[in-house]
Amino acid sequence: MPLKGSRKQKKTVKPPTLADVAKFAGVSTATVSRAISNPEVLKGKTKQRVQEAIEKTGYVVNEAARSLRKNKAGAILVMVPAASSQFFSLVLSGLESEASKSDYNILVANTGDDFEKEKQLFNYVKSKKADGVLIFSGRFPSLNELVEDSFTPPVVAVNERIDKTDIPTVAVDGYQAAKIIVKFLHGMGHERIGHVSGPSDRISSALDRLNGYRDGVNELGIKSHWIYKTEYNIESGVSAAREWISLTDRPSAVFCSCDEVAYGFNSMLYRSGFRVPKDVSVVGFDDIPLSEFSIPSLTTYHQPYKKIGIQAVKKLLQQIKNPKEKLEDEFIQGELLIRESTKRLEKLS
Amino acid sequence: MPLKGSRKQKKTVKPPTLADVAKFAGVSTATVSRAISNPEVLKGKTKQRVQEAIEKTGYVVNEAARSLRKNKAGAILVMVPAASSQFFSLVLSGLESEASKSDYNILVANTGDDFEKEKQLFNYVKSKKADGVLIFSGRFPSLNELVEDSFTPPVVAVNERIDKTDIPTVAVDGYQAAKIIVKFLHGMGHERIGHVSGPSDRISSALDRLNGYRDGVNELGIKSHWIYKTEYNIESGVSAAREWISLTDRPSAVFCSCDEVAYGFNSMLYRSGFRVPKDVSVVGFDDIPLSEFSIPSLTTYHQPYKKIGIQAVKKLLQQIKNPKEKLEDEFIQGELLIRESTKRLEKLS
DNA sequence: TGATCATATGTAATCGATTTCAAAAAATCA
DNA sequence: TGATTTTTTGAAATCGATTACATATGATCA
Repeated sequence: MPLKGSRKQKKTVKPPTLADVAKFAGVSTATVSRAISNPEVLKGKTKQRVQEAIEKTGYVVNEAARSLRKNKAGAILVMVPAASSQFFSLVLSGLESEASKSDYNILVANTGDDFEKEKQLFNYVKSKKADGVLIFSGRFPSLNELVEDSFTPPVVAVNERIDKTDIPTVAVDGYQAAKIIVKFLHGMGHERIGHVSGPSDRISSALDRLNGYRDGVNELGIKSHWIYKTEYNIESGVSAAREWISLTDRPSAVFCSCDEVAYGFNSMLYRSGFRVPKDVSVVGFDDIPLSEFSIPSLTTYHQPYKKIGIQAVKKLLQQIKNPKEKLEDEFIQGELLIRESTKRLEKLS
Repeated sequence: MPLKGSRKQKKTVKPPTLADVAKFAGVSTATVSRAISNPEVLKGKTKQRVQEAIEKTGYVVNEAARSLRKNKAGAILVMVPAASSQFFSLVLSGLESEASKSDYNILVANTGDDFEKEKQLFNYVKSKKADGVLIFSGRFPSLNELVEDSFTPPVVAVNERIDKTDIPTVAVDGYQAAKIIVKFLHGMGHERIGHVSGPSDRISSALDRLNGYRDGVNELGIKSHWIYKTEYNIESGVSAAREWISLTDRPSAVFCSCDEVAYGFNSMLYRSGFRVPKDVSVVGFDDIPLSEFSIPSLTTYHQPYKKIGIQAVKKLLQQIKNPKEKLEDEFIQGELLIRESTKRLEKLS
């Protein structure tokens, strides 16, 4: 690393260009360009000179120019819906680390759950701001419509399926997970199992978990006891708890569609004098970091968020590299983590 | 909006360029360019024709070309440290909404708390990937060094101060907030007040809160009782609790440097048989959404994260527009929210 | 050593939008 | 109406890196 003082600063205000470096080194711009993108092709002498010139001039490539010439943005657009639970930011760190390995940047844009905005964001690829898109929202049917349009950029859906399209998904299998949860609760002696569902009419993950719950209880020969359909957020858990309290025949166990909902649920119950898991067992979904430490700690289905992020980026980059290839969905293995918010139901209590 | 079927799709695979639109409309590229950036200057007839040509061809501007020509990236880089607490993602949504109003994108990059990486990320501005940088890490002294370098892009620090530089900060005043917290606890009858501090040797916000705590207790004439220095995360709260438990002369109130720490602290205490606030009052900092709903709900100092994000972007855009201007720090008003995790200390219990 | 081939380097076109400058058209005024 | 000013429009240069193609240099072999 050169000493700062020794750096010969150009007098011009404008930063040095390839041409400046070339002149400095006494070579052509082509040579400098090659020196940067293919350092190994250069012979000792020239390589040395160019390397030195780059350092002396403090040259940094102009990505706009490169992007224009190579017809490649070097960025991935991440479309985030309005209701960004903590889960998104957890996946994000996986995304970023994986993308940066391949010199891709992460561009974040809120869709605000607005279809027009989503559509508009697809233009980011057309306009060369991004080479591909990661969608965190499984909203349907609107997204299907989107794909009917003539132009379809490389897209991977994260956590959500987008049916009737070729868009591959990277996600935990929520259907199977829900079944596992139901079976676990049943195994703990619970016969009356309720479900606080997400917006299953719009979001695929919510629908999957709901279906898994339904089929799960059916397979066990017990019937679906209580279903409360709502959103993926804390307040929804609170209102679910209000309804639970008002029931005459309350379920002894409740599967909440995400951890946030479970926290709202537990909170309202607690403040109304009920105790988890004494009065009701509660299961969440996601395993946000706090869930291990909450009071009571939350039994929940762990989604390996980092891994989801990594695999999503890998798949997207693969699709960017080879747009023709049809990629398969990828299910990431999750895990039910049993903690304090669930307990065995004593018979004849 | 034109019907999809009616859209005359070019046979060429390549997307239409300005020149294509110009040819289609029978005008020059200059006219089309103006039609896009300055729609009002066009006369009725021409405007109509160009507008139509744009729609018919499905033209979308190539941002790489525009960026190159205008010497402007249209993006803001957000540098996030490794330990990304939930607080970051909360601020992010404010950032994004404000930036998109001015047609700026948000580029997210993890620094991994690595100084070399941070330095390298400054090159994003040199390389025209971004027009300015938001720093979420107040690490010092390394960042001071950074600025000594010849090239300093527009930068705004969020939540943190970067001393001895001209980098303006947008943050809640942690020093005053800590004092307010200490005074509140004292007003509740607590004389033995402890503090679980963040990494005050590296992070300015942690140092501010620590200093506020120290000065706060001094001004009240009680002495600093217990200081446990650690990181901004849940695990740190857990280990702080272990130490608290081991103390012979335990503080009756503890001010934790962030909500996550408070949760780790409360969790470990709970699992060791202690009860909050019966055995100890706990205060957090940040007010993440869960804090209102946790058990017990957390008394904490609310940081208006959305507003912080908005103001940070405003300030950065101002600096991008006018790099010479020296901007002042901006303190955002926070608020102590009193909830269940604190209680009045009964005298002579 | 000279012929042949491989490698290194240079020249110049190219990516697509913006913008300066000049020319043409329209509007204004005497 | 003709002269002058104002507004529209177009031609062409420009931003900076990459790369196809051409040329120069060096290596290899008979």
